[in-house]
Amino acid sequence: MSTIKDVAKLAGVAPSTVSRVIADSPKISKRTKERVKEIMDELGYYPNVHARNLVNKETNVIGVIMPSASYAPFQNPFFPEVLRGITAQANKDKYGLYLSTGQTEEGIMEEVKEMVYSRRVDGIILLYSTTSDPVIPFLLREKFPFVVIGRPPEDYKDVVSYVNNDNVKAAKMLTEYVLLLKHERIGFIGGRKDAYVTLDHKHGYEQALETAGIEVNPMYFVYHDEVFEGGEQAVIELMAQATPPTALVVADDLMALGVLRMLTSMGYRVPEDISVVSFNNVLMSELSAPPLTTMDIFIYELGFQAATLVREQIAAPPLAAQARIVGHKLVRRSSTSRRIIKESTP
Amino acid sequence: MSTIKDVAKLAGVAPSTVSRVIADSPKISKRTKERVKEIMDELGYYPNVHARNLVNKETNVIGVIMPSASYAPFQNPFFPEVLRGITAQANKDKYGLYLSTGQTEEGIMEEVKEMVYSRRVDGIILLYSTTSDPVIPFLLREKFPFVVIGRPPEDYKDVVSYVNNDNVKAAKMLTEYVLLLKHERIGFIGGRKDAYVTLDHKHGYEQALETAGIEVNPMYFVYHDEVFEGGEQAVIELMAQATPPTALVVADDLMALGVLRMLTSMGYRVPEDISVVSFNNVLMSELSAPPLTTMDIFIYELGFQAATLVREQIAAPPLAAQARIVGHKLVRRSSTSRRIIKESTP
DNA sequence: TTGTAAGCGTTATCAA
DNA sequence: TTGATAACGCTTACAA
Repeated sequence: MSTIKDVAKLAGVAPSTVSRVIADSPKISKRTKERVKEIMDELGYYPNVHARNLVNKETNVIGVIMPSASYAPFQNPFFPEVLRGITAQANKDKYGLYLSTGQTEEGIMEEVKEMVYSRRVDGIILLYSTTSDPVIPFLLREKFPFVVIGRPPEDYKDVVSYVNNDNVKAAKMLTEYVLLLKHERIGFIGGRKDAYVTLDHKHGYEQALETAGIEVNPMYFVYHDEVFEGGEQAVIELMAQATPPTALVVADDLMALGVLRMLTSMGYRVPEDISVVSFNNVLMSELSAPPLTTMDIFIYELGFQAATLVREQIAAPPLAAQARIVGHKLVRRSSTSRRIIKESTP
Repeated sequence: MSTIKDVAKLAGVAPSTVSRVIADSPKISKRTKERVKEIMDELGYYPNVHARNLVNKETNVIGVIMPSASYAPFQNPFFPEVLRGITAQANKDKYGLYLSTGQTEEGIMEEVKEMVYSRRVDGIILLYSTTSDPVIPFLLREKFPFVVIGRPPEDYKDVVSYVNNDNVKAAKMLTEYVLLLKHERIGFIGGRKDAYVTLDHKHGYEQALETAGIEVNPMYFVYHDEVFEGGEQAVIELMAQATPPTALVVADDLMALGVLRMLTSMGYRVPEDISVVSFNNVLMSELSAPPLTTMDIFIYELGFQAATLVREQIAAPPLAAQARIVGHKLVRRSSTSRRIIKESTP
């Protein structure tokens, strides 16, 4: 493994000159540049990143923090898809990606600390946002560049950069669509109760109902983790009631598949007996039976924008918090239909 | 940000002493250890990784190389699942994960070189294995610790460490299962033609047929990328024949969903008219209609073992190549049934 | 335009 | 048991 000194010696110049050639400094003559470069690939020289990072105090690496494996698990296609977006942008800018491996909330906090204090990364992308998470306050206190995907806690709204959808609006629209199909008893199956996205969904759902002049019925809310089983559970709880909903707004496609499955096993037909809508528009939502009507939230774009934003955070003088709102789009498929209003027996 | 010198000064000792405390050297008295440790967390001291990596010549980071985004895309739940396995093991050992972001084959090769030459990582896990890929020969030439998930090229079989399933056996078993259901015209839908796993599947399929005394019909092979659309395409090609297959062995669950979808749209019923089996047993295979009979290959375990192996490769004196074969298990669901033999009209 | 030398924050060797 | 000091490989004033 050759060092900058080897190159210098062979090229008959000083190490600093080689360094300047690497940096493509304009102060170096064309001739020497060429000679040095020749030697460099003759030797297959690559700069040692650690030496470099040590003096530069920057790493060109972005830390990506996954939610703890306990909730919102890797199963959910949401994560590969954001990662794909992040990756694409990072690659363009020659940034590397350092992935968190923590399995618990404490484990993750430790990792974040390590990333920050030991200067492992230049900036961080948080792939989740929950109400009580200690990571955001920490990063803020340290004035460390970071971006969260999702909505940050209200208190921090103006000081943290984030990329999000307008989940209130999206949920409102989704609910309104169901209302337009003449449904009135609409169940709401939320995700983790401490995730902001869940609060926002709920909010939008309520707004739509209120606007339509329909009373919000607390018996129609239920919260579960964003996994298949969560959907199954939710259905049991909601449909066991005396007057069960005729339509279901579900926080996540994966959950919705659970919902579908459970409904089917109970003998309900979708969409004839009951309509189902959900969020995310991941690949699977197209493949289910029936294909899901779902709200596309452009997950790839969320990742891509997040990566763009950290880069800006890293470059900029600190504290210029920015927000980016990614759009949403209703994808109509076959899990919804107009409510059949039964003739009242004469 | 405090350094080892700050700690030393405040504790009234030399930097080297602090360093020894960090390393928990037995030569340091209990008293000083305690005092130094106190100062350390008073200052919130964390060692600078780059300084450390620079002198230690090791990073405690594992590089993870994804296949180029062009084929075998992130869509496929295979990747999150291996990653989950890798993550779990890496986390236990306090190893970090550095993710490749390359989108093209050349881009990836560049990244690998950079990881190796600039000493960014201690070892590498390759998440794919194709016939002509330049990465494996490169890593071998550099004597760099690495593990491939999948089967390495024949020539390197004894010199590279890998984790794999016995895909020949698995494919044979899967085909035999279909044969036992009395099918005789069995189509084979392979993945990328230059992936070893595809060759192995094909091989196992042929073995099963030969053993059963059934002629291998080249009209019944078809290869496509492991994506939904690949499955759809394949069905068109296979079913357009004069005597189409009555059962299909499909390389991947995701593809199989495409197969299912296309068959359904053509008016075939699965499994009544045609049986479908596939590989991987990813979550979706359980959720499809009908749920897929598929070969579980324990993807999480593949990742976990790969991480274990790189660690050993890193620790060991070079060149002690090891192989680890992970099991497989047939998961019977509802996409298969006994062939209905039509009475010949008298 | 180039070279010299100091410094980045650690660890390891050698003395004390 | 501890302290000085030289290295690790690079960048960047400052000099030439």
